[in-house]
Amino acid sequence: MRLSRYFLPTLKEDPKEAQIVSHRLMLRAGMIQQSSAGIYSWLPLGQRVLRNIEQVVREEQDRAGALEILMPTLQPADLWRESGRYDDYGKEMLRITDRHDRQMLYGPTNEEQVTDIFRSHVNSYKNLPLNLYHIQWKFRDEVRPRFGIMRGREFLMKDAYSFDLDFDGAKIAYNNMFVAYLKTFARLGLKAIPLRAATGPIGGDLSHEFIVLADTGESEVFYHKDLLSLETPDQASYSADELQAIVDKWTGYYAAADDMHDAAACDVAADDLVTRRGIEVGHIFHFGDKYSKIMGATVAGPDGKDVTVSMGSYGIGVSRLVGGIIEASHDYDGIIWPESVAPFKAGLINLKSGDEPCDQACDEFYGKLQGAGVEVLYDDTSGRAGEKFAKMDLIGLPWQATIGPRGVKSGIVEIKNRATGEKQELSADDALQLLAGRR
RNA sequence: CGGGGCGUAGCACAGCCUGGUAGUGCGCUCGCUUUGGGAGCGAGAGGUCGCAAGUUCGAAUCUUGCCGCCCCGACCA
Repeated sequence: MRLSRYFLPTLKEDPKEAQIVSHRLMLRAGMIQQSSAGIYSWLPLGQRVLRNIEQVVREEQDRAGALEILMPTLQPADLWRESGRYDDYGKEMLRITDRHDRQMLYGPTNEEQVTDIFRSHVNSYKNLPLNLYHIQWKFRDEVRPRFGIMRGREFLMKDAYSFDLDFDGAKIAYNNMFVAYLKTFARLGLKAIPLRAATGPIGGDLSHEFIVLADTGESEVFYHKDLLSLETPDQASYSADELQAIVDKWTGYYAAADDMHDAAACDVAADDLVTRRGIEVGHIFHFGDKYSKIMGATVAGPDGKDVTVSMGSYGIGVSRLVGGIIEASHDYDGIIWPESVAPFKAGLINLKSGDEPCDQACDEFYGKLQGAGVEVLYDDTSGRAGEKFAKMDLIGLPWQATIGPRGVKSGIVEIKNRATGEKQELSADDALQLLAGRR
């Protein structure tokens, strides 16, 4: 993509409404634009990142055996009356009346909707286990939206729902998602740690939240320092016993958020206990028959009798992750994207556009990168070198390739790694190999 | 929802106290000079000063009401 043809409205100064670093950088990098409190438009650069994160989440859900569906944003109030949550949910739920005076709501979550789908079509234990997920916009009318995209009212969330015949099956489904989450966050370049969580209004017995460590996190977390050195599971699939072993290992260390932390009950030695702040990016629940019972989601068991299914739900805040990743990965100059979610893999800077040999060398290298399938943002504008570097640093592409008059003669391309700051001078061919990931 | 703050050009702000034809920097457009880490000179474009009512000969400025946004707290799958 040529920058001269792109839409990247960057800012040199910090917008005053943005107090935390991810919000500031997202606005300055031209990723989002606020529409109203807690509601944002996603501009091209932001949309690319959002899509990349969504794709990683999707791939890991698919690998875990969950099936992607897509449920609507607007739901009928009647479904929520069945579960009793239409009255319970409170003002956070945005209620809407259509032209026929039917009461609708903009979904804050989809337990009722998915349970309705399940009960309409699944009748036999032979169809279990089943895990359905979707990646869809949610709306929660927060009293106080803040921190940009991190605590918005409208947000993109992956939510999966598992259906099993009994608790043992549900436990496997739960462990399966637990492990999928470890893999997902690792692929996103994040150190995420699972915490035992309060089950809250959603009810249920088993619940963990996954938090990313960042100084600007909303909650304080306490954990055993060895948690961070655990290896992320990397096999494509695991048996039920293996899943249990992984979950046991990860939950075997002390880890709690401030609401669950009890200094008296915490037996971790002071030297081993780390206190930091964290951002919740995922939350998984086993809630058994809370919805299936009241909504009549049953299947015929092996003996022909109806069994109420055991359910769990598993959320990942996809849009929140955009902010979470920035909070966890930035420096003074701007964002530092992990390669897995970067909007482009590399930036190409023409140091002296308007200079014919330089333009030619850059255009040629750009063509080669495209030919090799490298997603590259080519700054072919007439801006000054310093501004180009600053802009590239701000938007945080993993690699920066620079070609200037000096390099044109010698055929040298300077390659900078955004994360390490390390620079190397390479021939165009070697640079191409590097950016194409072939060396 | 309690407390606090702010709405003036795309962004950051001054002007308001003490009413008199709308300013600065960055960004944007054009020209020239520049170009290896946020350039220089010159010329431009761009604002019903959040909205409404009131006071006044005259309101960005004073008064009242409303709307919007931000921050702290409470809240939070």
